[in-house]
Amino acid sequence: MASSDHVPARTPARTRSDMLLFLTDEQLRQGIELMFFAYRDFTSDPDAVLAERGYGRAHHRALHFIKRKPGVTVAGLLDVLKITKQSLNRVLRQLVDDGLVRSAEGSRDRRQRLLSLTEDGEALERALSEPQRARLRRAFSEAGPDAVAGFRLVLQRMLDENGREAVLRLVEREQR
Amino acid sequence: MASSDHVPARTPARTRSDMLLFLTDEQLRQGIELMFFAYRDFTSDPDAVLAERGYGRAHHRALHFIKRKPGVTVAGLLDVLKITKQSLNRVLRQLVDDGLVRSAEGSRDRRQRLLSLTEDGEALERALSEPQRARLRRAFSEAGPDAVAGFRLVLQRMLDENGREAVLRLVEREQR
DNA sequence: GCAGTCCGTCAACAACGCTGACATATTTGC
DNA sequence: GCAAATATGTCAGCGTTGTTGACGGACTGC
Repeated sequence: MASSDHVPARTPARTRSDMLLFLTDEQLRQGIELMFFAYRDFTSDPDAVLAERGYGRAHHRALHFIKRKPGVTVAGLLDVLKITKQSLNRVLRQLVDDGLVRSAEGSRDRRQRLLSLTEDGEALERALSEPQRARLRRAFSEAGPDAVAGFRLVLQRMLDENGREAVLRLVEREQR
Repeated sequence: MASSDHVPARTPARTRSDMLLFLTDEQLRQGIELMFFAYRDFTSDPDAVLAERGYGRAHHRALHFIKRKPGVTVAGLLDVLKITKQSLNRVLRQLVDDGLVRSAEGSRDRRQRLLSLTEDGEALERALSEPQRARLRRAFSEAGPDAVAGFRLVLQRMLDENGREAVLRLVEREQR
């Protein structure tokens, strides 16, 4: 009796089951593992560059989003990264001290620090993102445009429902 | 001279450029950011469960791959996780002490520890993976089978070239 | 018997999250 | 003008999880 739940007799078994084969626990497990392995390799290139300078992933993220939106404030970065200001500040202080990030007084609100990359900062950001872009470019190119569209769609639907709008706005628009 | 490499003149410019639009730096940046945001949300569910017990992601990974292949040895886990034995051992010791992982003497080679989950371990593994599976199931379902195929293809092509074969064998085959 | 392998462990360190508390400057609301 | 709210910085401490280096015991293979 339990085995026939939700399987209407009139629906051809083949159609119904074929359509949902990609939702089996086995397929989900494969997706979970692929996310783990792909993300690990995806971050390995910048990690290697960062390690040479004694930096970590947090530095990369800060550099990325400062480059992305020069003049961003600390609060703006906190919104995007969703970490504590203490964690972010530790990283920012290093980057400013090391001359990779410039910190200007806000014009409208002088409490704010408007962050931007120095030339050295731009250089490191490029060194970090270049291999990552190369990896993704190759993957995209080998997989083809349709696969890339699917890749993006699935990642979008994996985002938290609250915050998805904001993330998609950030990712897709809000060009510098 | 360099700019015309691999661009046969007889190919209509429109076709060629349209086909490569998905490889622009802008598209790559979006892909990079989507990976960051999606992975962050993807891991947030298990992270919350883990935090309640004082565990971290490393514990989740160990539980996952032990469940996946009961009887796996420490060396086998190290191969998959690509971390140091010291890091893994710290986590394994806790899991064994807490009664989540069983450690049996190897029959063929008695130096080996054959790892498997206890009932409690199975329960925690389910509690960890269930919300993650639910998230992926919803994303897959909303995106549809073709998108899922693209998602998987791109992730596969993002893997390091050396090791890709092994990872794909692990992910797609080698059922328990 | 001996080299090599598998595993466990001690010690130390770094990156990077976290909480909590507190200081300071600035802006905003009334 | 003054109080409250805001933006930021900073100190101190903690936990997870990665790292290197070193060492020892148990076992296997030849």
